[in-house]
Amino acid sequence: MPHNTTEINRQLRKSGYRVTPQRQLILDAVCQLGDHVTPDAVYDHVHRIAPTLSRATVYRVLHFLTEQHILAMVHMADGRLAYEMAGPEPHHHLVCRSCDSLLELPHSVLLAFRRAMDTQYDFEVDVSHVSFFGHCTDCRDSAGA
Amino acid sequence: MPHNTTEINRQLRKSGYRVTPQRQLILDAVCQLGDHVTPDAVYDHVHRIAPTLSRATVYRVLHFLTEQHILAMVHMADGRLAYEMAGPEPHHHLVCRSCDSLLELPHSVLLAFRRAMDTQYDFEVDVSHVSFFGHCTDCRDSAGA
DNA sequence: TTGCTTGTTGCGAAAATTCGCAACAAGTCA
DNA sequence: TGACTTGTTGCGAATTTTCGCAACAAGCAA
Repeated sequence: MPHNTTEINRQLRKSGYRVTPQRQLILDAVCQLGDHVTPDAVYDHVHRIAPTLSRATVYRVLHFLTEQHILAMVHMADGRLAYEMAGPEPHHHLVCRSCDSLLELPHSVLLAFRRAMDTQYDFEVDVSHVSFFGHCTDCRDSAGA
Repeated sequence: MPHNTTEINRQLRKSGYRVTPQRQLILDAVCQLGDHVTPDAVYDHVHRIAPTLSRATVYRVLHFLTEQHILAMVHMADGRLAYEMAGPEPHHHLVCRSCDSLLELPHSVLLAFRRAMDTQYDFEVDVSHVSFFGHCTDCRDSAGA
């Protein structure tokens, strides 16, 4: 899933932010490392390439890229945070509390919900990424919840 | 919102867990401190009463009571965790990313969603507590999302 | 290309959270 | 009531995440 670097860079600069090698490295790392990447994994990866890149920068850049909707934050079952590329079409996760598996949920299923919140509560739900927790097919029988 | 101590204690013992003064103190603290209590606030509160009670215990007990469905975990807008009493009738939150306000959402609105996930994906969504992020009435105009 | 402005980074320290293990004590059973 | 079992706690250290600030460098303009 290669990201369109020049497009992203243009977008950042247009908003008055800077494109730094650190940001590019971290973005590449998330892109390569896959679907739900922890800050620590990102640090390991980029630190090998740029040993002076600090942990603080990793956290800051992950937050920053999430605010810019370039990355999306994923809540894992254990409560920790991970990140992944935020595609143009958002998708969502069903996270199994037993086996930690991730099921992807198409965006469409949330749109009705979003509309309902809008009309009933005048609240604009940000559905760029949502995680639901529970038990998947394989685990729902064994787990006595 | 006073909790039924004896009922909770009975429930814990029945499951083979112990009722310790630490656990009772921490539960009381969450109960008194209100709707979305941070671990730090709990620590401050109980530490005044029981100075030897450690931070580690606060975190452990909060996790534990959440697993027992006595407390509920709340995701705040900044990504941090807070806790609150888990009532028999679950409720949910619309969290405003701009002003941090919490809107309560009745349980009923999520039941249809839960049923849909069940039939379509054979996934049993745990709807004991769900938070949605976005922008509330007051902030949705000013925030240029 | 050169210099300025100011957004970013690196570093070290602080704060938040988790872990391991020995000491402790809640609940049980005689 | 008095021991025993084993779930819990406290402590200190490790890990994770955040913070403050001075040095740095990306992007802009001349």
